[in-house]
Amino acid sequence: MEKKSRPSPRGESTRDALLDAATVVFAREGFGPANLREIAEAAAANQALIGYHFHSKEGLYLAVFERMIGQIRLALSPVLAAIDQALAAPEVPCPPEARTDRYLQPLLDLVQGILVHMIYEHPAWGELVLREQQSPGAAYDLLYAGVIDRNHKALVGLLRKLRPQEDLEHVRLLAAAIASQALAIRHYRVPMMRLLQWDAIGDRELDLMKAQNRRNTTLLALGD
Amino acid sequence: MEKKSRPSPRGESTRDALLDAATVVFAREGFGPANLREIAEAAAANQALIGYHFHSKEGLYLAVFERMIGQIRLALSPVLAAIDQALAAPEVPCPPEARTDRYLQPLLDLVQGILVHMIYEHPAWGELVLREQQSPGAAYDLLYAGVIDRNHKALVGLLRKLRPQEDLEHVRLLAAAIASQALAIRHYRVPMMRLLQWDAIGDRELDLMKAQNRRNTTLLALGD
DNA sequence: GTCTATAGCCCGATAGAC
DNA sequence: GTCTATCGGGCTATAGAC
Repeated sequence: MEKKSRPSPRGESTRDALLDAATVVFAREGFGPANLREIAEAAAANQALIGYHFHSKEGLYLAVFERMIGQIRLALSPVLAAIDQALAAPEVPCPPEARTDRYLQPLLDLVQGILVHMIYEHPAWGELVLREQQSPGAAYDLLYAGVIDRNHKALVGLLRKLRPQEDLEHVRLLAAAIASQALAIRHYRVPMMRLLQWDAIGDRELDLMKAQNRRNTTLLALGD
Repeated sequence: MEKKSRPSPRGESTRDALLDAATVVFAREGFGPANLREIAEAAAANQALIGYHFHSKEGLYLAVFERMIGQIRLALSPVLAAIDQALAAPEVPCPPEARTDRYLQPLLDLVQGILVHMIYEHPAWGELVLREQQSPGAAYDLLYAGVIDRNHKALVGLLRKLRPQEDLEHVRLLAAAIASQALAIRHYRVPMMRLLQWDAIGDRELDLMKAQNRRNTTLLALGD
């Protein structure tokens, strides 16, 4: 995406350190309140280097999203490829149970992949995405074109196979409900932790949420 | 909650105008980026009056939440009272269908009441709540104690009746899923509108979302 | 209660030496 | 590429007249 004329190792590592620090600070504070001095300090770099590498605060913010989008695409690419393959396979007439096996499992893999990888293993990514979703700017266009659109299309494709009689608008509505449910683990994290009296989300809690999400997704996808 | 020694009508209306303007601006920009000059201008009031009435930017922010919480409580109070009544009624042994009628309908009323009143009719409230949920501060404690806790308890109470065999933790997880689904109409609004190629959310779109939410909530509440 | 005016601070951007 | 130093703008908070 960038890779100009082979930058020196020193500059590359400073650049990465700044991106790492900016990811955390932008995720925690949001774009406006985030402080470039704090980001530079967290990266053990000089504040003026942000201007050198990214031109401006907004340039840094966009670079954070560009890198994140590349990493998310990489992480989701196997499960999206499996879905494309399942959808491209010739239409064999088959009983409903076989259809369910064939299309429900990839859907669950995708949803749980988003849930675990993006939301649990990289909490900062979830924060960035949610904030940008709430007040979309230029970064959101990159995000939508780079990952959300692909995920939506995969979800809709699978759901059309699972509910062939339903019209497209209702299938899309259902896809949105299922996607938003996978993100709920992050956007409803705070009230959920209070309700459940959880102090932290560890392995036990993650397993409970995964099981709940699996049940809910299955119900939503197959229910009449 | 306040109502000191009967303030003059002039001060009261300025105060309200500032609160109205602040609600909109804080909702749109978030706390940090919100600008007191802009709020004062939108309220057709002098900027120094914010200091006089609310002491500081944070004082204004908290006052916005206090007022909003009072209004939400008022709006939800009939449906919460109906739920309390249903839950307090003596346990008559009855067939599962009767049980469902009795407890599912109030649950749907609550969820749809939140969805329509809070999220659709008062979009600014939804924004404020979502932002505060993402990075909770003092305002979130007020919000949780004033409205979210009550709603959670009502949801959990109804779901325990609907699934008496389930243990408390799973019921709470389910309550969180149902609540987060009602909020999805706002937190997933942007990607959903892109997926559905909607330009705006009018009556037709609201009806579709209400029907979808009704179906999803029923499935989640009753599904095995 | 309302207004004007401004103090005082923080922040992003950048000039210029190395 | 990296650093120091600083400029200039925008912000909240407030002093003080009415």
